[in-house]
Amino acid sequence: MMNEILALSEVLPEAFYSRAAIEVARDCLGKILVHGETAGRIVEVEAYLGVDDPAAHAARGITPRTKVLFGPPGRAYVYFIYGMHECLNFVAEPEGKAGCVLIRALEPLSGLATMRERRPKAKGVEGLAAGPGRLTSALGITRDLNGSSLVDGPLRVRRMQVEEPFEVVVTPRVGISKCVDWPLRFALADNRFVSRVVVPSRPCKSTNGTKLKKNS
DNA sequence: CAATAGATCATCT
DNA sequence: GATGATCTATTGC
Repeated sequence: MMNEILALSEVLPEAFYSRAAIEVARDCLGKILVHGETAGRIVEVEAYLGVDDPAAHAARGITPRTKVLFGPPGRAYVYFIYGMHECLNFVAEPEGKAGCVLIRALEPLSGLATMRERRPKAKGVEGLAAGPGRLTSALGITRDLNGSSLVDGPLRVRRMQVEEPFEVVVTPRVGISKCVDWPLRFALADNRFVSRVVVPSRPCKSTNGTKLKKNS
């Protein structure tokens, strides 16, 4: 499986990442993330826009943690959260300007047995990498990779020569407390590997008084 | 099903 | 000292 992926794809160049974060985010869908023997297709992402995005880590300026975000594009930004999980981002925008793409879910393609060993409690193939903390665990991605190159390094992103067509849905981002309405989350429509958290119910109620239905 | 609690620590105030 | 780009198990209806 992995051999076929490598043979029928190419590594994305740094120029791919040196664009507006929102463009990079959208274009990351359908690409292949490879780490060691494990690989998955990116099916859900979020854009974080930099200093003008209060929900982004970069909004607080350059700190020891966020300096990677202000560096050259095409690097991994991996941070530790909730005392338990690591989250993977791709650094976007030209050097000097912050912006990144949070990878939220993968469709497992290769190294499924290894992913299962790392996440023995996951339900089905769907549960292996659907969620930002889950996919880093499944692929063995840790803070060691923070700042590493996605072009040269151990973690790489590839583009299949022939890509399956798909439709994209746009929603607000998940798990944040600021800018909760900004439509910066992108996912493949009707994809079973997308993390289940979807459109939050609106603060308003429908006319019959019932809550708006959340997506399945 | 939905809602809640607990885990657990790096980061910034 | 509080918060957080989360996940899982448990409780409740």
